[in-house]
Amino acid sequence: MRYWLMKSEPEVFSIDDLKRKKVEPWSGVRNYTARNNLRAMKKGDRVLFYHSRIVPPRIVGEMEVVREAYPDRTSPGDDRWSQVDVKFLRKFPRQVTIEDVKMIRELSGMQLLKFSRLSVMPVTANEYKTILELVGA
DNA sequence: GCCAACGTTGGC
DNA sequence: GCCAACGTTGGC
Repeated sequence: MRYWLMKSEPEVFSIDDLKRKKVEPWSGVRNYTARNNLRAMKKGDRVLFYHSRIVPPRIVGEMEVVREAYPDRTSPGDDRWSQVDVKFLRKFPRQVTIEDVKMIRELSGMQLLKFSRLSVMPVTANEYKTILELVGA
């Protein structure tokens, strides 16, 4: 199983929206690196849900890939993009802010800090485990 | 809301 | 294929 992190602006789509909908296509990714990451996802992979463009930006919960990459047709006539379906798993009892990520040794190598504009990225098993421990999940 | 960073587009 | 212009993302 692999681990990932995906960003969304909560004003556009939040963890509570996903909780309500239970399963949702993760569409609208228009960056090749992010798309390639979507395409590498397998059913059962775990994904951290990150709220961006809020203060402070933070990891708020966890979801699971339930359908592997298939075409994203939200831009008509543009065949290049992919989406996956994700299922709500849980909202974390504690949230992990970007400041936490910077401060905690085990997390300071996360791609989140290195590639700030990437919206879909891999997370190592150790980083994922560390985050679960932090949130008490 | 600002703006730096950076990915993408398109003229040449 | 280069690179300037442009558009978008996301931390602050």
